[in-house]
Amino acid sequence: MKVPSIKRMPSYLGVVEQAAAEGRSTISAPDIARQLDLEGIVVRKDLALTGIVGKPRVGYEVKQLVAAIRGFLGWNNTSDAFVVGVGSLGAALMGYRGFDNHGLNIVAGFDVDPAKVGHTVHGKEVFHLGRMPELARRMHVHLGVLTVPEAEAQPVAEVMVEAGMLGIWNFTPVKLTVPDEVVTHQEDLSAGLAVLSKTLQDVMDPHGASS
Amino acid sequence: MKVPSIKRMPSYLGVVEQAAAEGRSTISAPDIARQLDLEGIVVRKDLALTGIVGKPRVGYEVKQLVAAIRGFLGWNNTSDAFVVGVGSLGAALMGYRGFDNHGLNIVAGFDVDPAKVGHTVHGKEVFHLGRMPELARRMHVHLGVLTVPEAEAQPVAEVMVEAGMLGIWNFTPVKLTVPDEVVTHQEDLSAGLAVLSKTLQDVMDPHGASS
DNA sequence: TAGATTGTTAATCGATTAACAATC
DNA sequence: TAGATTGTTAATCGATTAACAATC
Repeated sequence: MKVPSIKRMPSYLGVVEQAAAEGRSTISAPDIARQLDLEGIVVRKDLALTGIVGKPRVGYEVKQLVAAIRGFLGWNNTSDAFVVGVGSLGAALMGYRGFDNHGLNIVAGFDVDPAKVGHTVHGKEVFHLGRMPELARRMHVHLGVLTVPEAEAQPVAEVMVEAGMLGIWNFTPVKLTVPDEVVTHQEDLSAGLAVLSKTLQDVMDPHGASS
Repeated sequence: MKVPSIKRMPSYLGVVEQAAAEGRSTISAPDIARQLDLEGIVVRKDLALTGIVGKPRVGYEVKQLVAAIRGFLGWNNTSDAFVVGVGSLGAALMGYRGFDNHGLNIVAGFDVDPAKVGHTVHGKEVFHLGRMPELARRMHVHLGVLTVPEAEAQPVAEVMVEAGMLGIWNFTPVKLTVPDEVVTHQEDLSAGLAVLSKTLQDVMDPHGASS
C-alpha cells in the first residue's frame, strides 16, 4: 500500500501548487526535494506512483503533476463529510479552511448536547446525532470525522456505520471495531507527541536507556 | 531511533493504565496486543526497549510497566508548554485534557490578535506574542505548540527559537527551518487524510492506477 | 509437572538509497 | 553537443515476523 509514499504526497502537492501559483510551468524532483528536505530519489520514486512522466533535464509539467497527485489520492472530486462530536477539536476542524484543497468538504456537525444542536459552527449547522442516518442518506455523505470523547467513540462509530459511512477519520485514542468494508484512519496525536518527547529527552540526556 | 516503536508506546500506556484502573496487577504482551490489534511479538519487542523485564507465563507488572513507558518517553515529569497561535485549533489544544497524562502541561497561549490578547481560553491566559521571550525565560518554558496560519509559521518559529524553545510541536504544513539543537515534530493532518482517501479510493475502485 | 509467556536469535519483508543508462 | 534529470535495476538498511530455548 506504500503508506510512507502516500503520506508524503500532500507535501508534494503543496510545493507544486505553490510553484503553479508563482507561474512556473515545470518543476524538477531535486527542486521539490530541496524544499522538503528530502532526497531527490525519494521524490522521483514517489511521483512515479502517480503515473506522471517527466522530461529529463526539465522535470515535470506543473499542471499535469497537480492533476496526477490529486488523482492518485482521490482529491479531484471533493467528498462531503460530517464532523461527529462538536467539542473544541470538532469545532476547530469544522472551521479549518484547507480541507477543500484536500478533497474534503465538511457540510455539517453532529452532537447530542442541546446547547450545540440547532446552532451553527463556522457557518455549518449542528444536528442531533440521532438525525445522522437520515441526513447521511439524504445528502449522500459517506465520510465522517470522529471527534467525540473517548468513552463515546465506539458506540458513536457504530451509529456512523449504521448511517452508511464508508470512511471514518478517527481523532479519538480508541481503536475502533468496525466491519471490514469500513475504512478507518486513526489520527494519533499522542504518537507525534511521543516522538517529540523522546527526541527531546535523548538530546538532553544521550545516555538514557536507549536511542 | 525506532520511530515506529516510539509511536506505539502511548497506546500501550493507555491499555496498561486502564488495566491498572481495573485493579489488575499484571498484564501480558498477548493481552495488550489483542486489545490493540497487533501481534504479540511486536509488543514484546517494543516493551523491551523500555527496559522492563517480564515474568514468563505471567506477563509484566502493571505498575512497573507504566513507570517504564513513562520513563522511556520522558513523561514522568510533565513539561510546561506554550500554545503559539490561538486560532480554533490552538484554542482546542489549550483545552485538551489528557495532555497532562502525556507529560505536557499547557500554561499559556500567545497571539497577536488584540481580540484574544488579555483574555483567557479554557482558563489559560493569552499573551501578546512579543512577550513570549520574557515569559519563556521567567517560567522556564522550553516547549511550544505552533498553531499559527501557514504564512506566519516560519517567522513565528524563529521568535520561539529566540525565546529559548528547545522543542516545537508544529501543526502547520510548513517545513520549519530551525537550528540543529531545536527539535521539531510536524503533525501532518493531511498525511493522515491522504492515507484515508487513498484507501477509500482503492476499496471503491481496486483497478485504479496503483495499490 | 505442564504449558503459556518471555527474551533472543534468525529469516523475511518492504522501504530507502545507490548506481547508471537513457534522454531531452 | 554537454550535462542535468529522469526512470529503472540493484544494493542496503531497518522493521517486522518467525522460531525456539529459557523460565516461572
